[in-house]
Amino acid sequence: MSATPRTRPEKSTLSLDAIVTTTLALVDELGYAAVSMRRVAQALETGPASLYVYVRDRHELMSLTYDLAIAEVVLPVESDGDWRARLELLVDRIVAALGSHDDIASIGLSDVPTGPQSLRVTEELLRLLRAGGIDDAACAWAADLFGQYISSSALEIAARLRAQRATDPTHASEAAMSAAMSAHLDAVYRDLPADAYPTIHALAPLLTGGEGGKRAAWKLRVILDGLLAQG
Amino acid sequence: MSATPRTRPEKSTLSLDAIVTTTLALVDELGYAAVSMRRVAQALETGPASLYVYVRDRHELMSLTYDLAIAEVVLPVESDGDWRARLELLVDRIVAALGSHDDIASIGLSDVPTGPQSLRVTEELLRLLRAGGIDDAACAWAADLFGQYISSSALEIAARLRAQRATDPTHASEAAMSAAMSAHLDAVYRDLPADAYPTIHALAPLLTGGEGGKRAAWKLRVILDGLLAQG
DNA sequence: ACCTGAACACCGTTCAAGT
DNA sequence: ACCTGAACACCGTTCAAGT
Repeated sequence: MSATPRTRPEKSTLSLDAIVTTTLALVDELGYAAVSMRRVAQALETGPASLYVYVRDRHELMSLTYDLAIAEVVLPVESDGDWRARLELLVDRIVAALGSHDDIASIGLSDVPTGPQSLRVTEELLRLLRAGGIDDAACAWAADLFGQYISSSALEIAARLRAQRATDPTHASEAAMSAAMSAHLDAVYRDLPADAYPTIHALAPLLTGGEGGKRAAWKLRVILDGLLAQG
Repeated sequence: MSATPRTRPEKSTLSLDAIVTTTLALVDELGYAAVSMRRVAQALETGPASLYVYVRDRHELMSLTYDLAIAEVVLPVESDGDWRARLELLVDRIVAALGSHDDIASIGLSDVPTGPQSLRVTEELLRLLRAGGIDDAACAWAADLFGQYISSSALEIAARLRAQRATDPTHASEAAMSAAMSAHLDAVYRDLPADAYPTIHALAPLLTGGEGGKRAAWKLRVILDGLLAQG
């Protein structure tokens, strides 16, 4: 009977790394909105006040967690194709990485992310645009536009995954969920008075239809084609 | 001395309209995140539980408030120009309306807005795209893309206005605030190791520069040019 | 220096009870 | 039907006090 024996891994001293890693895991498990300072502290077997030694507030913790999510993004390589193919791949990967961690992407809409991982992917994004012969001013503004596209697309994906988990926790086919989701929206559009909303009514099936991947690829093509149409 | 005299306008019976109008006013005054069910109730001189007679939860209240914000959007008329000029004007007006009510635009990123005012502007957006000869499938996907652009742009504007109010509550020039804002970001980019981030370093002044209006017009032109490049 | 118990000032939502 | 007091189960953040 020496000092109180414990089953947990020797109380693992607190660190910023441990806090941020735990936060990302909790975001995945509980969702962004449900991750409180108190829950993070609980998961680390400490009190909420202890977190404030490492982090100014919840927003700063989430900004750090955002950067950790971005760390998952593998930069495209030369064999992935020309600058444009690689740029599309890079954007898709950032969207996928953020979208898989619930609403962590919301950080990117209120902040300009400046963590090391965000800078890494931004550097590559700008490098590829420049390699494509886009002029410097356009590169800068395009990065802004891609940032908006990335954040909003990631949130869209996160919302879809959340709805999927809510209606079907056993991970059924994506088609099943897509159907449940657009069924409601389709009903809204179909029940609309056709004389007041003729265009929505006419396009109703197209508004809710379209597999996610093709839609996303189309949108990215629109932005890139538009970019090349400037200057 | 009859029944307790009151200075307030005879206790104004509760209604969904009054609740939503009050909520939008509070969003403007306190900011989206600070508007709680309790504060709305307080402003209406009732208890928070009373709100739940009219509204399922906070999210539903905010969705209704979002639609009220959209009500401010005046549709462009024939004299505003051709379909493209009118579309650009419409998008600008939606962004401006949402952006002037703090983060109410965040509703548009998690929901597909289906309130009557949202449907009104969506109908016009789709009608203009169709008038431009865009094919039906592209119209539907373009509406989605414009929706992302609108919501994220509005949040960007709201964040800028918030920062402006925080640093300068006396409504000084926009230039002053813009300087304060980009000063910090500029510093971040300039202090970056030029060998690790050569492109960011090279483009630093362009990344933070550029007046808001020109930047926004450029982004919208990119999307529209890209749209016309399809099919 | 690092950590934390306890407190402060809040939340959204529910529900039994009232009119 | 409409309203609400009171409660439940939470929040983020601070700070004096401890090691």
